[in-house]
Order: sequence, then structure tokens, then C-alpha cells
Amino acid sequence: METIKKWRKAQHMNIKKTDPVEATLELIGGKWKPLIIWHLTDKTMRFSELKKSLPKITQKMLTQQLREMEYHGLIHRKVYAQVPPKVEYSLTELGESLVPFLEIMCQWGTKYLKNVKNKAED
Amino acid sequence: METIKKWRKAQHMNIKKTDPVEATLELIGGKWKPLIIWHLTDKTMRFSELKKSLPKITQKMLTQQLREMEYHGLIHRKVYAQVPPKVEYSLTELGESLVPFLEIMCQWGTKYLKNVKNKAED
DNA sequence: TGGTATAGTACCTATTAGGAAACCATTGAT
DNA sequence: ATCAATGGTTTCCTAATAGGTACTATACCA
Repeated sequence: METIKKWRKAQHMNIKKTDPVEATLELIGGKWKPLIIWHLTDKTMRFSELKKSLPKITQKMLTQQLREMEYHGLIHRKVYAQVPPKVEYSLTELGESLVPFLEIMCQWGTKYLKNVKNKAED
Repeated sequence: METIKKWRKAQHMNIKKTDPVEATLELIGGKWKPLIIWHLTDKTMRFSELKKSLPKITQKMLTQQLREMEYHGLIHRKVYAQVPPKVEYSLTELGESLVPFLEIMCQWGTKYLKNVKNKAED
């Protein structure tokens, strides 16, 4: 676990104010991960369902992001031994713990979009 | 305003569940913006102070990120007409409204780092 | 026999981030 | 008069990351 190694190093240094934020960003930073978590909230989804929900992501990116999130323990990947293949993704407990965070993000974004809309109508 | 144009377009479409999250990510997505906001919480900082607080950022990136955030109305940039130059950055009201969000991020990250640390000690 | 469906890979290009150094205007020291 | 220092920004080049398109494996179905 890369992250654990980094922490082991960090233990011997001063922990800065920014470290927790940086740690969080390492797990869910980037364009796609928050959206993936948001879609997996309260439901399990197959690869193709996620792809449909995020039309602008490429398959490569989706695979890559899912793998990283699995590696970091945010999501669970369940492969069904059948043809055509079936793979289901769901949030782990750690992943679920990020949902409140996503909710705030969504609330903030909703308000922001309303503001922008009002200004556009002036 | 690029964002406004996008919204004007979006008004005529169905607004999807993910839109507010995407909108938020457009403003504070990326590696540096959350950290910059976090540092500007409750205080005004000069360019060079920010640079010192974020040793890993390059000057170019810092300038770029600050400009984008100013453009999106998250921060205020005050230039003092003096030599050597002095530029102070502070959060706008909109920027301040993101602070609770950063606080949650920091709390989550703190907990996460503790967990990782405990596992590392096993 | 050929087509479909699913979850990917492989390969190549485009975009973005990062690093080093130059720039600019002005002050103060030599 | 010249020259270094200052602080924010810019330029140029390279490295890293994202994106697009095509391809694979395998069983089932027509």
C-alpha cells in the first residue's frame, strides 16, 4: 500500500494542517471519482451501467478510476464467472463514509447553479 | 463567463443528478484549489506566503490556479501599487461558502490517516 | 456461420502539469 | 551610473496524464 508507506514516512515528520486534505484529494481527487461515488450511492452498478451514467467518460478512464478506487478500498469489485462477463461495483464502508461529503458538494453546486442562472437572466 | 454560457445551454436540457457535482468540480477540482482555499480560510495571504505554505506547487501553477479562482469569483485579488509589488489574496463570500466543505474534507482525511496509521502498526 | 453482448486492453495522440529561467519596474547600495 | 534585490508573472520545454479508436475473449443465439 503506497499510502501506508507514505504515512509511515510522515509519522517521523511534522504533520501539517494540509495533510488530511491532501490525503483526501489523493483518494478522490480528479474529475471522475466523485461522480462515480455519487452514482454508486445506495446502489450496486455494473460496469456498463456506470458507463451509461457517465457518457463522457471513456472506457479506459472508467476502468482506471475504478481500479484505483478499489486499490484504495473505496469500492468493491465483484466478478461473476459467466459469459458475457458481469462485474458489479459497490461502495465499501470507507466509500460510504464519503457520501455525506458528496451530498454537501451537490447542495453547494445546486445553489451555485441557481445563482449563475439568476445572473444569466438579468 | 464560460460557466454562464454552459448553463444557458443546459437550461434547455434535462438537468441530470450529476450536474451540481460536476459544476462544483469545475470550480474546485484539481490538485491545488482546495488547498489554496484551505490556506486562505480566515486570513488574507500574499502570493509569496501561499507559495511558502504550498512548497510543492510551482509559481506558474500557483499563478494559474489563483487566476482561475479569481475568474470564478472564489477569491479576491488586491494589488498594492508599490515596489516591490505586493498582491494579497482573500476568499470572497462565495469562496467562504466552501469552507465547511473543506472542513469536512479535513475531518475525513484526519480519520482516514489515523486508520491507515493503525493498520500500519499491526 | 456469423452476429451480439460485456468488460475490458493496447496503442497512439492531445491536453495539462511541472521545472528552470527570464522579465519587469523600481528601490537602494556601490 | 551601474548593479543586485524584490515579488509576481511569463515563457519555453519536457514529463505526466487524459482521451479516442480499435481490438480481444467467450458463450449464446439466429
